[in-house]
Amino acid sequence: MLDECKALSNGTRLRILDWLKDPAANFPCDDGAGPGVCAGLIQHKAGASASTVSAHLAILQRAGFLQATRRGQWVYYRRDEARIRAFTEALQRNL
Amino acid sequence: MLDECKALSNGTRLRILDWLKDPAANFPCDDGAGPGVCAGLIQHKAGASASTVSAHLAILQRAGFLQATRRGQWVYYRRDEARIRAFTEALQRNL
DNA sequence: TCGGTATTTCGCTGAATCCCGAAATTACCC
DNA sequence: GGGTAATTTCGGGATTCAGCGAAATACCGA
Repeated sequence: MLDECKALSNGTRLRILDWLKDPAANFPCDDGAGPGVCAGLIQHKAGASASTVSAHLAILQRAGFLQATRRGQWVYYRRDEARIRAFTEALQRNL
Repeated sequence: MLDECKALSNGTRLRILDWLKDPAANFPCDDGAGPGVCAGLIQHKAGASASTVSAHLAILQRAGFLQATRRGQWVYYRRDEARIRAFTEALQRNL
């Protein structure tokens, strides 16, 4: 609960989660059918350095909100909808 | 959204919100019928200094999770259930 | 008005977080 | 193997957060 809330207490991370709700709309190079959006596209859209965005993605992944898939040199990120829903429902029950 | 998540990203603050769900059980001196739990009881239970807990309570209040009522020298805090529910529902829709 | 209690504000220190560039890692291609 | 691209890890400096004690504020009762 605490780690999840910490992961959400940053504007850039909230924005990343929002963008990934609709990859095709937010990342024109992505057709939405693949295993997610590659880190470079997210980094570019966030307008921060690669290392900074990589850290944000790692925090979101550790919190369970994102899943990562390595495919060749690229790492694709996508939302873990099941765990996101599980979190919001737990919050509704326990908060 | 961001401010609310920041308010929840601290263990002491989460604990305070939880205690206030059942004042009679967590604060024996409180009969649960009054306008909330006075700051001193929360401070004692949290085991931190008065100034620290006062800051936590202010953050929770600014985020909309708590309401405060001054009665004489005491300030009573209670959960704002409507706004807490509004937040969890917004999170479920938008996260 | 004075003294006492409850709470908040102020000033400060140490810890955590954020952000960056450089270096390391991983994987592709020739 | 050497060169290149994508990503992560490392080491740092800046900002924010958490905590405290002391001082200030608010209120009551004698």
